Amino acid sequence: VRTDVIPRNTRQRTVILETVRTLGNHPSADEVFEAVRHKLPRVSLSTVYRNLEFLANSGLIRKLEMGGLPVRFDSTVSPHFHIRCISCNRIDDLRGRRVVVVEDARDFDHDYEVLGYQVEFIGLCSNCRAESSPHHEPSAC
Amino acid sequence: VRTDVIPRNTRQRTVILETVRTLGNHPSADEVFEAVRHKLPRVSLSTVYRNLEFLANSGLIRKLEMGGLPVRFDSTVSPHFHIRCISCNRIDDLRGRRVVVVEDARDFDHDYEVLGYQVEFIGLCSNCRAESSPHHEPSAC
DNA sequence: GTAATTGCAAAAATTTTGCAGCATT
DNA sequence: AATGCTGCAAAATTTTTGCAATTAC
Repeated sequence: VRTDVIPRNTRQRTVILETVRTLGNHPSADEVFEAVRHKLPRVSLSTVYRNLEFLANSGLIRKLEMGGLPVRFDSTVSPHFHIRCISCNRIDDLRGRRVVVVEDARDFDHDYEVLGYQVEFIGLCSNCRAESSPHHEPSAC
Repeated sequence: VRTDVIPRNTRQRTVILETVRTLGNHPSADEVFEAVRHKLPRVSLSTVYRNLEFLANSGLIRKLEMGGLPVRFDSTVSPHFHIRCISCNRIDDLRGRRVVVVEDARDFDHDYEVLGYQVEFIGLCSNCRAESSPHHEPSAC
């Protein structure tokens, strides 16, 4: 990890950050790419990948690696949990009145130094619930 | 999802299941492939992928989709949590004296039908701890 | 001017698929 | 005999990388 690099504010970097913020809904690299293209038609996919990685490392966005899906990005960096629709893979923030608590694992019987945990909720979003039978069969949505 | 298929017990399927069980340590499809090759030199990678998927759907093994890694498989199907080494990506079962509890999210402010959740612990395994400096810099292991 | 960054093309890594032939039931 | 399954090759998907040209500082 290089720390001696002095980052530069390129137009691409700025637009990519803006795009993640305005898209809002946890876009993948490819979705960011398609959206950025409207403002910067000559942008390349690798530039998008490199900048999303850079912005995540800088703490300006958050990288979400959830259940076998392509990586997604979140413009909300403050701590919160996510819920994923089992049917359409839509991802939403989980902001609620009650706090999700995971008891820490420091006394568990293993030889790890525990640094943290990730929680991902699984559910059925309202769109998919409307389209699916009462038996909750998977549906396209 | 087809339900009218009558599965057959092929040598490949049997060996792939045995291999996941004897390998133990949450192997990826490729690791299973390499191990199965010793018994069945002409086996193909797609057969391994297809059977791992089949065995997971049948409930004989568990598919683990964790934090941006290639999919891994677990021969232990009873409920338990996992911990991943942040340095070497090793994955271990987390069997402990205390129970990990996640408060359910049914009262949260969202429009999902919550079906469940996944928890993944992050830590530093003993191998990597030994090799890393007291400041916990990432190390190859 | 220096060097961080880009666009492009090519490759890497993982997983899926079409299909003719094989093997289990 | 019927059809589920395999091996192979080819493709699809997502992400990374090498490099010459560009651009921010």
